[in-house]
Amino acid sequence: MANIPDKPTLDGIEAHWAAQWESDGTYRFDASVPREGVFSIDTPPPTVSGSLHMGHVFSYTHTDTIARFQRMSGKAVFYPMGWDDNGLPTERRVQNYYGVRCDPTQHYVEGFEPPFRGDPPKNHHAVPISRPNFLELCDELVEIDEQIFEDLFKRLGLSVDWNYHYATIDERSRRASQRAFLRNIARGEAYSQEAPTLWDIDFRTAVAQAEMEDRDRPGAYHKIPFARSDGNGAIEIDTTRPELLAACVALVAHPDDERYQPHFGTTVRTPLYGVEVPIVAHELAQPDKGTGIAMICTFGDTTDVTWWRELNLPMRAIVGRDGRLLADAPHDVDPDAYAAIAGLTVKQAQAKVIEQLIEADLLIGEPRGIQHPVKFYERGDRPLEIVTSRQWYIRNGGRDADLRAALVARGAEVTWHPAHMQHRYDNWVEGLNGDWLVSRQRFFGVPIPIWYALDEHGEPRYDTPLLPDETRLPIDPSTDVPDGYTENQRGEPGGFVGDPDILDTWATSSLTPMIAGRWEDDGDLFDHVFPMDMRPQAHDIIRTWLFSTITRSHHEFGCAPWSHAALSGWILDPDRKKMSKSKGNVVTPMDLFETYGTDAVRYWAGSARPGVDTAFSEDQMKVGRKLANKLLNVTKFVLQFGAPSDDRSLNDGVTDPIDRSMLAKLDDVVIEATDAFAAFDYARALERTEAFFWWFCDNYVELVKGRTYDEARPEAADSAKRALRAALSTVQRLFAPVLPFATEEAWSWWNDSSIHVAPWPSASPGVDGSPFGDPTLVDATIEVLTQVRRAKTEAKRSQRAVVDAVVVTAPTGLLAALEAGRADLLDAGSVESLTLLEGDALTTAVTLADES
RNA sequence: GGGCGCAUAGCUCAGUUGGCUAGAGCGCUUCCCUUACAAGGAAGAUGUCGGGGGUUCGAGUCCCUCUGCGCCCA
Repeated sequence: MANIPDKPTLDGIEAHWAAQWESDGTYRFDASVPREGVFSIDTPPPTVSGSLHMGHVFSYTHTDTIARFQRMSGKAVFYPMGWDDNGLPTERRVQNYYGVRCDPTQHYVEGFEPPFRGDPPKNHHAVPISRPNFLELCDELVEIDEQIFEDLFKRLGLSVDWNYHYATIDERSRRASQRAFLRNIARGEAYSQEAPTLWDIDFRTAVAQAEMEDRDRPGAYHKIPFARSDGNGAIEIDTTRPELLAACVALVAHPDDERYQPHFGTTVRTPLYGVEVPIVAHELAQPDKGTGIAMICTFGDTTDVTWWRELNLPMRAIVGRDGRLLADAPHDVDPDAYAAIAGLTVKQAQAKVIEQLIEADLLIGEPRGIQHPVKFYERGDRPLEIVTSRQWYIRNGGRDADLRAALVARGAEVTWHPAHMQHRYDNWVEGLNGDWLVSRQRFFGVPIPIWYALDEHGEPRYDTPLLPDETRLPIDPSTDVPDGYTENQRGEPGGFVGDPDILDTWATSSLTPMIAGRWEDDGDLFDHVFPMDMRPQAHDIIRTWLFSTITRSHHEFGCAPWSHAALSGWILDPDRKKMSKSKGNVVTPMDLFETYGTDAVRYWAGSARPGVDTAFSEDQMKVGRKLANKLLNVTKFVLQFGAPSDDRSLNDGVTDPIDRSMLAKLDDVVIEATDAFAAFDYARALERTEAFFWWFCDNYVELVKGRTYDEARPEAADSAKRALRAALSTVQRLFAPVLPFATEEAWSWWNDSSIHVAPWPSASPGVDGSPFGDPTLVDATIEVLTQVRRAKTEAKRSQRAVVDAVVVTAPTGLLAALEAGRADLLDAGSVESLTLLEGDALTTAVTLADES
């Protein structure tokens, strides 16, 4: 073909081909293909308010290689992109960008103009705006952010069909999220309840189990005596939270603990407050901790909640939602004693209580410092408190063994890559101890689509929520009005009130297969893509995104949402620390794209085994660049000979045994690469292809190069040219998923349509191995060639140096193979004379010509 | 404390049903401007496959155990 450049280059090919693919619609999903012909991907929606980092590049490249393989294999690939803009990070970003804050009590203002668009002055006071207005600004900002991300992902070469993008706060997502939630309510899978709830006192919101983490913090055991009610001495307990003495409702020890068995059923009095509390038994009490007997408070930690619930203990809550102790003393607690700590922060209260204990001589010994795990909201800075509040929950098996087992079984329907990741899922599900809390006391998110009727006193009637008809969705109960009411009844006795909360961000992103598939909005599409084939994601969010998606799919459809889950590893910096902004060791992807070329960066990602944490390595990118460069150059070499003059089949046209042996090797590689890709192991496919490719360039091409130029032997030259073209076509396609730009560039020199819609190579048909015969036949000749090269190197001579004679001894079985390679060897090694002798082992004696 | 994973050349890692004389790339040393490629090519050196025990004709690979590192969950 005419359009082979004189000097092939990787520079600038990304922009050219990205634009070409877009205008050609190369990656467009064909929605008319029936489900069995579709490969659908439940893409992770990145948080757009962040920036694209190497972790994204890494895992999205993995997914893209699979998508490209499936597409070339003939599947209609549904590969949408989503943006996760629903949640706290965006809430903050919108506030800072526009100088507003969300105030759900405000009324919607038509055509609202924010005070700023970007960089409000520091002394600006945020303007309170209604939730719908806030959402409008979110949509606006998200669009700007999305564009930046879209450009970066296109530069990365993701073969996404951008016509199917979504955002987790867009109208379709809100509708899907509210619809799914209302159906959960209708089927009894969601419910609201007044219950102890993990609470972040800074964010002022409830926190779910999955968002909680343990952090080691220093604490101290304080030994405190509880006087026995019968006057016979005292029971000593150790506690790290003396400030909760007023909230104490019982003491607890292990039922087998002989020290306390005599006391079960008796009562003691709390120090300072004089409340009579029982001594109870429970297996969760730890005999080896402190004195072996603990006080139960409402609530110091989640174990307290378990005890409180299982032992039917009374409630004496003292911590408020602002992290301060409540103004009023709880039931049975002496108000005068309590007054000393009322209104204090938890920390201040602790100091005060300790002071009081010391004064009353009720602190035994010195506090003993310890390190112990304390529960935090993963985004929070202060320990979680447990407060009682009304919240919405979705059943996830945390309180129901049957459901838990069913969800474990759903997980088993999914094929995990790598397989061991399934253990993480099983462990998480089996370790749940409560239902999924989905209501959040935030503003930016999908509103809980519910109102409550107010009784004649203006109190909400939580037992009979007012639910909207699905046709009205999405709604915002802060501005929309329930059927049968008018806006002026809002907040009035006998009227109604909207639920002020929003749904947890995972409650919406757990529906990404439904959102991307346009569930109930475009039923036809949904039927063509769901359940999806592949869920790619990082392993750290198995407990959240992966689990919640399975849960919702189980409730709504009674099936697993996908057949395969592909878990990618972390990116580590070269010192094997996790890369993060705070450590300042983050490299921006765009710089790397510019320096090494996108394919080189993709090569680095594609070299990492699935699920394995991988060190960031620019060295690996250099290798990738070398590879892509080599591919262009060898393509140029092969294509210079032009197409063969007739269209004989490969089997008929490739007559030389050396060439046939190479093609037989390639057949093996095609089989291995195909199997590996089909099993989501892009890295193995790449490795096999790459190993063959370097062998092909360094050995096979060098060996037959002379023959291709040999006009005296047209038939032999023709065989080599045909073999070279066939191998090149296959190799380009094998590399296409990982190196989409370089392969497209090289492919375009001799093809009219994109390599990315070209058929995936298949091994030549053969009943007993490859029809091209023995893949190892060529190896003996290569081995001799290597020996010739070694002789020249050791003599410090040029590889062009003439060899007078080569004498090879070889076992009988190899002589025919060596004979087949004789002419090529003479050419490639500049050898004058080759003598083949029968012998035990392969040996080579090389006699160089004199230097002239 | 429970679960999972990792440990192979200076570095990063392959090594799939046990058959290896243990490989690749980077780095290192030497040589070569050879008409696809000097952002290249040829060749070379380098390992008690974390320790110990076991199964086997044979173990980097399977089993047990110990050590160290990492992640997840309590």
